[in-house]
Amino acid sequence: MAPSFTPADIESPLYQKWLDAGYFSADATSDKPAFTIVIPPPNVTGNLHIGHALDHTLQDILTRMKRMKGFETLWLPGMDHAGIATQNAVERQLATEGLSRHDLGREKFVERVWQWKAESGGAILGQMKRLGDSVDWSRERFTMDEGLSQAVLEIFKRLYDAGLIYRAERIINWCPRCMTALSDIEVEHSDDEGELVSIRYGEGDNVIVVATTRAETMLGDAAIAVHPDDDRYRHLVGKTIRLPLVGREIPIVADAHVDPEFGTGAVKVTPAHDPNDFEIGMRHGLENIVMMDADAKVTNTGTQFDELDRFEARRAVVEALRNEGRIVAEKRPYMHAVGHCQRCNTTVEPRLSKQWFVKVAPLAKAAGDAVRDGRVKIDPEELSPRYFEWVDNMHDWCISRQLWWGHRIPVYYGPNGEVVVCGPQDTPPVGYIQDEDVLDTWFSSALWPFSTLGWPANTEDLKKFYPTSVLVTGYDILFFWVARMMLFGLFATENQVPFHTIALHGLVRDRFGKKMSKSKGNGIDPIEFMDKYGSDALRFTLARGANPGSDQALAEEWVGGARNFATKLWNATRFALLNGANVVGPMPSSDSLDGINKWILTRLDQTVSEVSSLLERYEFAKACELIYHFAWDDLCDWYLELSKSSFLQGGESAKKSARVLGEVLDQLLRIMHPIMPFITEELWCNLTKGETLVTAAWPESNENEKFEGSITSLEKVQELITEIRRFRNDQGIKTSARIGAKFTGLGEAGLTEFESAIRHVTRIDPVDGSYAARIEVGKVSIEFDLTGAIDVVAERARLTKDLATAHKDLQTAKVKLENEGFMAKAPMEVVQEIRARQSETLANIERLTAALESLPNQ
RNA sequence: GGGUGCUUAGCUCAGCGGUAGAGCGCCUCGUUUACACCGAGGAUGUCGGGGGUUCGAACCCCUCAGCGCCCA
Repeated sequence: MAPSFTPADIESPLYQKWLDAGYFSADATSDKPAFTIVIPPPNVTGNLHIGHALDHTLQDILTRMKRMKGFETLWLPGMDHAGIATQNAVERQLATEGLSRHDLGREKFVERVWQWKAESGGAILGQMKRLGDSVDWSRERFTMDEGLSQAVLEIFKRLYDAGLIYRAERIINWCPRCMTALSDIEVEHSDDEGELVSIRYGEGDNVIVVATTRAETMLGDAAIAVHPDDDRYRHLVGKTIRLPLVGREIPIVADAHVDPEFGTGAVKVTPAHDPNDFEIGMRHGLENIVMMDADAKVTNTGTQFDELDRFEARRAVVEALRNEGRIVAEKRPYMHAVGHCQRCNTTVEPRLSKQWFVKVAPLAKAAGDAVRDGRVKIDPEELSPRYFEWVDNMHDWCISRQLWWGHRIPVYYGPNGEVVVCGPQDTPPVGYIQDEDVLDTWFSSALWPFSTLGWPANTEDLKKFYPTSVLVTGYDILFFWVARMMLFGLFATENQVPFHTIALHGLVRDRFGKKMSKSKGNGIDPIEFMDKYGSDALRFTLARGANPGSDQALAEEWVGGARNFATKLWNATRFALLNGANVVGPMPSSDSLDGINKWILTRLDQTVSEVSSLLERYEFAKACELIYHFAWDDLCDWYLELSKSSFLQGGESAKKSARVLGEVLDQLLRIMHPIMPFITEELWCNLTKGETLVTAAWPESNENEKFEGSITSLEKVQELITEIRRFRNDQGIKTSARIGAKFTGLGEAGLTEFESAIRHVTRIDPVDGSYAARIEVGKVSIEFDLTGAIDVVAERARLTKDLATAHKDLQTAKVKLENEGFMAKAPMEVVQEIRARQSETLANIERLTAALESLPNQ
């Protein structure tokens, strides 16, 4: 083995080895119980970002563990077609050639997108391999694939036939740059600077003042609305008022949805350009006056503002109103929420438009109930309210997009306005024309858990691997994607849930817990960290930070620290092999083992069973913590150090230790493998000469609390050693210097067998003779032969400090024991514990006092 | 405005009713059969403020203050 660990040397050959051996391929005909995860499909346009790295690491941990536990494991990879993003990317590419998609035409453009995908799409797939994802590549899926597209047609038809898909003219979110409708969740709101202008409508006594942040929309006003109980305006209701600049007479209507407290209590109503106004318009039979086209240019108003862009028009309209003396007040800047297109950040325009919608109420009810009745578990449970809040208040979902890249809506229109919806087997009647729009990408991602397994066909895969076991994803897409899979999954697969558990993790943030963003420049590139520290180090860092449902901070040094941990493990294994560690033959019989071996085996057993149960509960951070401490502290710092004397002596005891050490490493590497697959595979194959850890068995914990007492003994040994080291340190004795000391009381403390190990690690030789200093730990006392003076001042300081601590401890115990309430009401165990603590502390004080008194005065 | 979290060592976070923990950072010392990507030792907190419940509160309840996220 190389003296130091170089991740780059082992990672890609090992991944290739795993692929060649086909370890990741799932077998639908297997008798083993199934464990299934479908990957949250990344965008075909995307690269692996740090959030994916976290998400994939956690999924890989679960998948690899279950595989080792004997499950037929399927982790299914793939990507979605990212309608808007992909179309934008290809349009940008075309633009460099001076072309638009319209120059090519629909068919050629779509061909061009496929070409783009073949050439530059899916960069993330290679990056997943670097991370070590144990996905079944033979089942890789893409939302635009033939099979998945069939699934889209099938569900569309079923939903349509069930009356859950409809076409209607509604106010939708429109991106004037992407020139398409967006669903509610594709709009991001931010507080932006704008202006609030108050405009006086009408003349003389017939005057109403309204305030707006979108003054240009007044060109499309159809009414003024006031609250029916508002006395200020009661006399005006039913009358009309003249719309400035346009000259149209518009009615004044009473509507209970107007907030009389806000502003003047009167609002302008623009039904074709605002969702609330649209509702008011419906209730009062108002005309939908469209005054803006798809480019967000003013149109059809018959005013001088026609052809102006919406923002120019806003300024121009205000200016014109000012000239007429109609601006009553202007508030600038005025902060208010503005919606932006998620993909291009353009300000979204509410727009009256004929679109396709999913009627979500019945579907959402089922999706909520599946969680409420426990068929789907959200982990951590604290995040369920967010889920309920959303599914219980979901608006109808606008699913049509005015794009070319995506699943074209399978609706065909006849010459006389007939409408035919075609499922996968249907052929549209001759002469019918297909709807021009495509479906929202999330429409097909919502089918992912079953469309990827062959639905609607009842395939072997679907039977074996569906419903899936767990969905692992960030809480940030609980609404975007998870809830939609619930909606469609329950509808499509006879009320079966798409997954039994939703395990949510948080976001990766920068070292100060701040959100990463391009503008802050605090982004982290996982590839860069894998290059520098290895994939295992990145995985360990991310897993170690992954507390259920909560965000984690990440900094380069943390990854460096994980790399150090990997190196530590590498060196420990190297050292073990140097000393003959092996897994050959049976383990030494229990009664032939010394205390150190008994202890490490007991700790191993505890660690194995706790890590196993923590991982099953998605407690990745805690599992990593236990592994880290077992490997570094227990194994490297204590076991290996304490065993060195035995290995040096050689003979039978060294042989036994070598076998035990082999066992410990074997099992440790197994439970670490899901988290750090590369280095563990490399080390394990070296140690055991086995073929692979990927399919090796997960260690079983030995039920029996074996070696009762070994933990307590070792804790005493550790305390003793630490105290000796502290003494040496305080006395300024060099670490390498050997000194003499006599131990007494080891027998009484039951620690006789550890004497040589203790002496070895503390570099203390047995001597008889004069003793210059003594320390006592429990029942053991150690008398040092310092052949001359000790540093009395240092020693006095040390003892005084210990004594002060002891007095403080004693006081705490005393207060409790003298408290009648405590004695009467506290549980027995607690009282006894405090009593024990008190007597220990008393003995300790006695010893320390005696030691202090025995110091020569200076 | 509605919902939902968070506030514990310099930083990032565990702990969620019985003597305050980890990683990183910090200080001192250090080439001993692996490892300086290391070892040994050490320092560091009125657990956001105030009130209450309890024998006992970082932990439960109330309240105030700050920070965050989601949805309108």
